[in-house]
Amino acid sequence: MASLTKKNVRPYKSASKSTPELILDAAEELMSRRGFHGVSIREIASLAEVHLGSVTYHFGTKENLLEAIYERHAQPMNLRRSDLLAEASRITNLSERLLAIVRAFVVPAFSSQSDVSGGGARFTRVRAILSMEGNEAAQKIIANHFDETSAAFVDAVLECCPKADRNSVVWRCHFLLGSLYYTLVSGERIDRLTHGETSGADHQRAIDELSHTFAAAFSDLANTNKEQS
Amino acid sequence: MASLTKKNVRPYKSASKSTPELILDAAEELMSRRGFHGVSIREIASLAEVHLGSVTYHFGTKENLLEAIYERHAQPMNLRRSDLLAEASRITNLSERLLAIVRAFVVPAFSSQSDVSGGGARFTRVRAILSMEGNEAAQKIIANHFDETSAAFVDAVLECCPKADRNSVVWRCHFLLGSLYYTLVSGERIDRLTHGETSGADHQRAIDELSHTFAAAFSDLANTNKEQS
DNA sequence: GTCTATAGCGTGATAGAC
DNA sequence: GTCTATCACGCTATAGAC
Repeated sequence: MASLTKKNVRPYKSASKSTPELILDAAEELMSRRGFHGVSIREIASLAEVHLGSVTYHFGTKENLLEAIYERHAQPMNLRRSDLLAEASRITNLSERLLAIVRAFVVPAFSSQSDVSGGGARFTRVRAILSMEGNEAAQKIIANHFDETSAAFVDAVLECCPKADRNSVVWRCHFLLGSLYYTLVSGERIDRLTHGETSGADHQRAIDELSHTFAAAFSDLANTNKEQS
Repeated sequence: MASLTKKNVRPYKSASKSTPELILDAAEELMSRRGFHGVSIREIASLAEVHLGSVTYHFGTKENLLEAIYERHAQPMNLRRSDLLAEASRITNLSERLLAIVRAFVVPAFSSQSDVSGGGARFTRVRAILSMEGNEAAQKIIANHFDETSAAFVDAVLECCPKADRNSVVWRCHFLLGSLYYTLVSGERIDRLTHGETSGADHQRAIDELSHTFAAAFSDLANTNKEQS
């Protein structure tokens, strides 16, 4: 851990973060809550405590800003998933392995990255909203980076469920992603429906619920023949 | 020259639909694809083949338009769900009943209503996007109308799984809704991942996959003790 | 109820002094 | 790299003739 210096304790605009980083942090925070269209560059500049001109100086267009957000998170998250997936593959007990596979998919979407501020959850929220907003530019970026990772998970699940139909596994993986997104974005619904006994903001709980639910859903598939519908 | 006014004559498409209906249809279609912020009133008026002024004459603000969309769908859909849920409750075999309960939740979200154009799927897509966009006005409307229906489903599921923890049922119901939303909005991902062998636009298939997946997820809960985590 | 015109504002993006 | 000033445009909403 780096020693704290005066530079890191600056009263306002922190010197430990470059202007582009400040802008990206602000953009990520705002877009994770209101989407791409719902946020203006002016708001981003204001939250970042940076002048409007600096935003376009560093990023040019609003879409570039979005792409930059994506770029700084996609690779670390995918690496983390690959690592956890490889770890999971070494488990011999099939139902334990299945649970580990689902966790390998879910955990990196929640947990913070050491090198990137804000962590995985905020970025996942951005992706959730963008995928719903139908933003064209975003659709392409998301599709490219994500589908390949998805395919690896489908294959890993299939290895645990030799009798299962691949397409059915895809459907359930899709449901997993939808559940993940919705939980991160609309978690407060859980607070309401459980009358405050559980919170959607409790990431550890969310991870556990997601992984057990979908491990069960995949297990069910393992016991089903391809011919059945 | 005695001229009959042609102004109120609607020569083509509008013969059977009133101007407010045309506007609502257009607004629903556009917002179901790009959300609230992503669509302008001008676009809505243009698609509805109506003049800009007519939109604000009939609805006032953009938010009122959103509320009107919600109003014309919420009650029919909730009624349909109640009916199907009551039907499901009469099934004695527990695993069959569970499947029927999930279907009672899912089917009305996809199927078209006789009296409202566009059907349930488009409206569900609107709700999906709004819930993600974090639009304040929308959040309230959705929470009010939806949570009560959700609670009824949680209770119905609980009756099938006496040993299950209520909070866990809530979490899985939440996942069901997230899966439903994501499938309706990002269905084309399924086409890609199954290499065209299945389509997310195939509503019948989506209904079947959703109901079997979550019936399995709830069954799993039925076999778990409350004390287990 | 329909349609035109426009007020009033916020937006994304740029140019250029510093 | 930073900051100011501004352009050109699209937006929501309104006023008023028809």
